[in-house]
Amino acid sequence: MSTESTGRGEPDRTLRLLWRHRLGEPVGSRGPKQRASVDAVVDAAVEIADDEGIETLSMRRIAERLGLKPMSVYTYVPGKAELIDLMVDRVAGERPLPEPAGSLRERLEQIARMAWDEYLRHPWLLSIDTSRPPLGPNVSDRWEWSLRAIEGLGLSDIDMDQVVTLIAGFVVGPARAYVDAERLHRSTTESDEEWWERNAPILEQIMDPARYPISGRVGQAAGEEYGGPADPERAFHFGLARVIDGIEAYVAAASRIAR
Amino acid sequence: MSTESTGRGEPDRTLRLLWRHRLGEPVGSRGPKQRASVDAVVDAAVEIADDEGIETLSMRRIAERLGLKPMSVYTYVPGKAELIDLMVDRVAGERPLPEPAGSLRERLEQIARMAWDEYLRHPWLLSIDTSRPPLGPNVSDRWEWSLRAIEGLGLSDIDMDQVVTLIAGFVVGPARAYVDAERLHRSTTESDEEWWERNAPILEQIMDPARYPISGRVGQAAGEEYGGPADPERAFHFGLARVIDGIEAYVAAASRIAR
DNA sequence: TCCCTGCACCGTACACCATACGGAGAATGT
DNA sequence: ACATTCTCCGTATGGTGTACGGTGCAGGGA
Repeated sequence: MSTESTGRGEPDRTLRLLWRHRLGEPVGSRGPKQRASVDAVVDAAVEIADDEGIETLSMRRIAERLGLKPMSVYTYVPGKAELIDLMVDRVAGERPLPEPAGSLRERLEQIARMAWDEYLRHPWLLSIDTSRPPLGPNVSDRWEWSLRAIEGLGLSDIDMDQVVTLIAGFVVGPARAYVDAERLHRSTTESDEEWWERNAPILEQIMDPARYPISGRVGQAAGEEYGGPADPERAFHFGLARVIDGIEAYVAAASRIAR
Repeated sequence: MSTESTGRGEPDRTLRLLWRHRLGEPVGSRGPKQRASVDAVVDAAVEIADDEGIETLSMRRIAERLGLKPMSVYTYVPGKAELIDLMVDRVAGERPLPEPAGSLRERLEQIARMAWDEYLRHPWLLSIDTSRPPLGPNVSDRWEWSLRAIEGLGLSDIDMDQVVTLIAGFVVGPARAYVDAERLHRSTTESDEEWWERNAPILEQIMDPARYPISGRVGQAAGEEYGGPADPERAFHFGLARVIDGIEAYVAAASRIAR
């Protein structure tokens, strides 16, 4: 997708687009003035994805919002995959990065919280195949900022990389659960009780307590405690606390060795 | 998507399909014999997704593989979203669940390893919006099995739920990185050096060492150590060790309180 | 001044996609 | 024998991303 091959010797067009602000806009064009801009395209795309979900985001809808015809969007952006890369980098830069401060725990919490907030603001980030994040300026700045928060602890470079990767990866799970629960809550007209009642005949056959003794008990307890099937925010805090405990222990051991 | 509303009083068709084997097939139909089966449809879909990726999976291709015309697939399955639910549950059941044994650490590693292997066998699991996993028999069995592995440690039911959720969620990050690296490695004809050389002019402007001192250093170290941009398997082991350390500490504290 | 050239915009078209609807015909129960 | 019911599928609708080629504008060079 985003790794389409470009011509021999041609530098990556996506790279150039990602860094367009720092590289300076290409100057002195010949033809008619552009009616829009790369930023306008990216902004429109982000707005659509925020408001109505990534699945309804289409080149045609972007064009419509910009007062263009569909094919004109392709004068700004090579394709949809590249556009999504640009969207990711754009939203990665919309909040300032506060100078890391406080204990290691507080610093790691800050990294996680930054990602968490971003996922809640832009739930579509969780639906895109963001495995290989585009190396845009804002994503790069964020990475540098995250590493700076754990600089000077006695960790090797490799370990620093892995710690930040661990924190960043951890957040995805609970964030997904959170936005999904919210989406379900907003979209469905049916209450939990109605669903249960409607499916009672099958569920009785299915949820055999002899086969599911533990999950039955745990599910019931969780349902009562959360007032719903899950509490992703609590899972976020619980999991983060465990992960940070593990990291702290590792840092303590590593600095003991280094000393 | 998978939460389409069914008619008043109608029990969920997806639920019935998921549990079709244990519920018993509907018996005594009137019309012509079916030429395929729900299982055949699901198997065909899984094969296509495994071989050529989830993005090329279409109802038409499934029909083709089964010797049917596209619309006939809909006599077995209500739609594509429901089919994907069935696929998820099918692959969740393709390996036996060994009886939990060994230390807590070994048990948690076993849970994580089971998920890791599954993601490597079926990378498309990482690309689907699997936030709300379908409550099919194999997914349910897996959940019960996971909980059983940490039963009797003195954790509350809520904590058990959260521990298993944490482990399951953690695996996704490194698994994604792994399959993505592999995909890239297989698809691109260009070596890392060629890419670097081709983009050197922009990269020099972009990767300002004054702006990215730490990530520059860490990236270089990681690249040399891994012989590539990342080592997801190592990240898996590193992260898992930290997460389990955190969980062990929590369990120790919880059992101290309970005592 | 005039023209050449390069570019923005876009009309059209292609190859897909999921799936709604209704009809033909097969197998069964009565 | 007939009515019923269910499978299979032909057709169609309304979407998608994007390739290709054309039109006309605007700035640079002669």
